[in-house]
Amino acid sequence: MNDKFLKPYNPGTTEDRIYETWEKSGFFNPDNLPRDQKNIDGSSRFVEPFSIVLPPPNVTGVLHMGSAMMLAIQDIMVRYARMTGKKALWIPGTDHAAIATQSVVEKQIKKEEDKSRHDLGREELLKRIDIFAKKSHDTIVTQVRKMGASIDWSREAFTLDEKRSLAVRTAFRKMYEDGLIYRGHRVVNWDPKGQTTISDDEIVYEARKAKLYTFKYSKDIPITISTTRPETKLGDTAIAVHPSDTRYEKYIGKEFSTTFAGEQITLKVIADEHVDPEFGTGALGVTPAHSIIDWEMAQRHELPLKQVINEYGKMTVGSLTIKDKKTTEAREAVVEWLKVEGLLEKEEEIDQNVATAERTGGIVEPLPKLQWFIAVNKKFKRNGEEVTLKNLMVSAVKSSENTNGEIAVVPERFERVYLNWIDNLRDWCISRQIWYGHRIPVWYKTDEIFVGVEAPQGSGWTQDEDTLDTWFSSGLWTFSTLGWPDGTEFAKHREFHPTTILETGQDILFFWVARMILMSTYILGEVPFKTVYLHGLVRDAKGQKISKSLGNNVEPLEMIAKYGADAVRMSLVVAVGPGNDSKVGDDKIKAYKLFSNKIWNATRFVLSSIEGADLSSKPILGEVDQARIKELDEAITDITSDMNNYRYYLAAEKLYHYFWHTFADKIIEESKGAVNGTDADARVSAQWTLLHILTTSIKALHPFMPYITEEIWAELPNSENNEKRLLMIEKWPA
RNA sequence: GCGCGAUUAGCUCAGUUGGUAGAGCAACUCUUUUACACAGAGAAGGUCGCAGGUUCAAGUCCUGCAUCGCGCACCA
Repeated sequence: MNDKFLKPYNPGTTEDRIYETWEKSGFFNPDNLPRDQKNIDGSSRFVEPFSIVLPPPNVTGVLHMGSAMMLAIQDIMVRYARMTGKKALWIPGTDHAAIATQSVVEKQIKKEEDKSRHDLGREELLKRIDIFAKKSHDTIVTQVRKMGASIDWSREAFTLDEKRSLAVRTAFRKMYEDGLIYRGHRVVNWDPKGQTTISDDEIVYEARKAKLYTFKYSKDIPITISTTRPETKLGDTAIAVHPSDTRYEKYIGKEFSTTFAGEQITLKVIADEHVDPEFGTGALGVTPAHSIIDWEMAQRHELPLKQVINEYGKMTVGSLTIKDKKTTEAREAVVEWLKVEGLLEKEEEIDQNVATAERTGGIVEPLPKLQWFIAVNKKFKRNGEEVTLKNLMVSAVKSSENTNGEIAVVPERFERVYLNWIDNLRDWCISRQIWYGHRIPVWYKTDEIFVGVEAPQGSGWTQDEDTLDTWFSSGLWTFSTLGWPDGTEFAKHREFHPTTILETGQDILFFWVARMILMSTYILGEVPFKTVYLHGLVRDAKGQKISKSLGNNVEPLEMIAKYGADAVRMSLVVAVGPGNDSKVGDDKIKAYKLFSNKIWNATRFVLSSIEGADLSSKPILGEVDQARIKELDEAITDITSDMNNYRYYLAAEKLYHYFWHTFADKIIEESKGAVNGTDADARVSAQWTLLHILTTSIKALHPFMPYITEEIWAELPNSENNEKRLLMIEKWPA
């Protein structure tokens, strides 16, 4: 027995060494997996492809426990696939995360140097962000390694590198040529704090109390309306009522003009189905420039659009107390004016959802702007048939209504969430007024426009100033990481797409999963992955959401240093079903450190019990040992079935339970007599059984606890294979 | 308004296809020349949110309700 078993297991000194051994073996890269072995069914090992992409972490900082869980689950998937003989590929990468990263760096510069992005200029800011992103990247990569991820570093990608940039420009041009990308003047979500547009999905609604004001525009206008934003009423161009509302029937089609808070306004009374006669007075002031809903109504009724708020959230019109004031101040001023004029009829408090920008927290101001969009409802030809992007996104996913869908969602309940989201999907605004990201591949010259993969020839062309929504590049991830659009490169990797599985957080189902389905089905005509496995949120020990403001971050590296990566992995996996939130704290991680210790000591006992024994061939087993082997086989069959059905949380728990409470507590204890006894047959039977159960358990535990199992594997007398192979490519016990 | 999830031992949670409840932590008793005290043995602790229903049998399936949480829509 190796002396190292005389000391307690020390993950700190073992894990880095083992990781290095794995990396040197080259087996993280599927091209290097040995082909000389056969699977149990006789087929060649490492032929059938298995592929998965790492959801690229944002280069905004460091990994948190959520990322640690993601790495643990994915590494379990990959290691299991490899052990069951799959040609397993796991592609790493990072995400430039456009707005998120730029705002982090901008804040930092503001704090340290009191400078804005405009003080620095585009080029200098980008240089600073690159330095920051590089540093974050290096930290993240170290963390991914520490977790034991068996990932192919030779294929690492970045959403903003040269290859991915080519993919983005190629995809953009294709969509533009198909008429699916267009530039349009529409009311969009404007974030005054970040000074950029954002998509509908980047809005976070916050429940707040708001005042609902009920008033008349003037004494001469007979219709009373209600609003929480009186200051926007300076931009009203219509009053809308429900077509069947008899109270207002007589006014429909009429026009009223008045001076409202210093601004001349003209209001046409229109009838629109969208108006809820039950709300307020049943009449609605239509502000086409400052409400997406109103803008849509204005389109239907050909109403003029009048902007009264600018990009900085300040009023552009109105009397002296209103013009150039922030909307909140202007609101008070307008209310004051209404009171003075005797027009205010009612003031009441109501619950309201305020739209805020996900990244900056700024209150979203709908503004009319010229932006780039992806048309999700526009028909285009696909294999002779007319389809829309929405159609493609719906038909890709398996559901009760669409059993032909190729993508299975785990857990199933998210199928409906996904379909519900698509139902409500509007055209996707993809242009951003920030500097960090893929510059929109469009060039302008007087009246000409050029959309291309490379800049146009000739002088006088100016490229669009805007960048693309970060999710545009992430949407291409499953195939941009496999070489697309380089034909030769992509052909080499063709077997890996569609990828086998996508494992990611349920919170980015819309942001990312949906966009990947859109891009892959549109560009390649195939799904990006066959299965989506969604995990939930990792919360702190008290169940609170982990956030910077609460300061309750559980640092993965700290936990790894304290208890070992294997223990951290187990604590994040056991009893955490797909899609469910989980809690993490010291206690749970510590429990699996104790488990590591148990495995280590049981190994020590087995190795010392078999010293000197010849176990090269299977002896005749006693009845009790036969029963033990049968029990082991049943446990493995059960666990294998859990593995095949994505029930890692159960498989891990069962392995833990079997090893500790069946193998260690019962089998080892009960075998002590036979091992130390005088009956040679009984002794060798017990010895062989102990070693067999230990060996099998170590294999089955490997995907979950790769470090300690690999370390022990090297010391096991292995009759199956005399050349010492790494456990990571051993056969899964079946 | 539409939808989803949760409700099981003091705490945190498992319980895959229905067969009279399990784990970790905490607390209790005993055990230290024992592979492991980072341990073992044992005992204790639950009318599985409430009310109905289906069934020989329900934590598990169905209906309704309650509380908490979440998503989407609305948000004049």
